[in-house]
Amino acid sequence: METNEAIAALTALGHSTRLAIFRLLVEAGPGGRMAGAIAQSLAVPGATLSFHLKELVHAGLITGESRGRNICYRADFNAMSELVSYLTHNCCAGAMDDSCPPASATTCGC
Amino acid sequence: METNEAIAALTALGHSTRLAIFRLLVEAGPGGRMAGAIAQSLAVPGATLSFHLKELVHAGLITGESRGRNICYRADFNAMSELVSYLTHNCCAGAMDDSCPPASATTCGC
DNA sequence: TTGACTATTCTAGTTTAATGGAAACGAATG
DNA sequence: CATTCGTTTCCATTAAACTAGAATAGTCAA
Repeated sequence: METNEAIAALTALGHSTRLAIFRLLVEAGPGGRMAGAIAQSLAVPGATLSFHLKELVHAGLITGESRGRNICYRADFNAMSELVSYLTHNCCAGAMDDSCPPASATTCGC
Repeated sequence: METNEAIAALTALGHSTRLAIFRLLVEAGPGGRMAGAIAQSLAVPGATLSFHLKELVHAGLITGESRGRNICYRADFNAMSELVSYLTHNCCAGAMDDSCPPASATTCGC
């Protein structure tokens, strides 16, 4: 993942409405959610939701697919894991030993 | 991790200068870096760097410790891993099977 | 084709964040 | 004490993002 992509993804997630949308779609899993259902769940006006959905799509964090007159949005789990690995890339200058907190951690976020 | 903390952390990282600072400190590991060294590495004016360092400290992503007239900044690896797990929390409504892309992934970002 | 429905784009007003020069601060040095 | 160095705070300017009403475009049902 390029730096610019990571910045776009992090900026997109650094907003309460968009983070709520993304988390909703992460919970929803591969089935996704219709735009209307998202608007209803989060009580966000349509125009505002559309703006934030576009931001998330542009950042590559979610995808939208037309289904008749609805649009089904899904979290892009691949992009999410790439973002996570970007943040920890080359941590502690690559020393994967006890001096590196993430490397010696017993729990895994995955 | 609370939602507000996650938003603060993601907003802080969603900026090129701050992401560069954070990645520099992640690479530096537990030893950290002096503020002056960061300014030199990234070619950022002192006032601008101080502004961004304060944002990162406020977001809980890094810590600063006085060392004489210098200040040593370090990445907070615990906060980083909490942020990562926040993003994937309850993904696919908790179904940790093949229908959940992160759960069935073979590679681990850690 | 008409009408109801869903979602997006347009648009404008409001709010918030970023930048960097200048000045101030605190700690170590002479 | 006075100086120097590293860092932060102050502040005004500039730029960007957020919000949501209204208008628009596409889709299906009858």
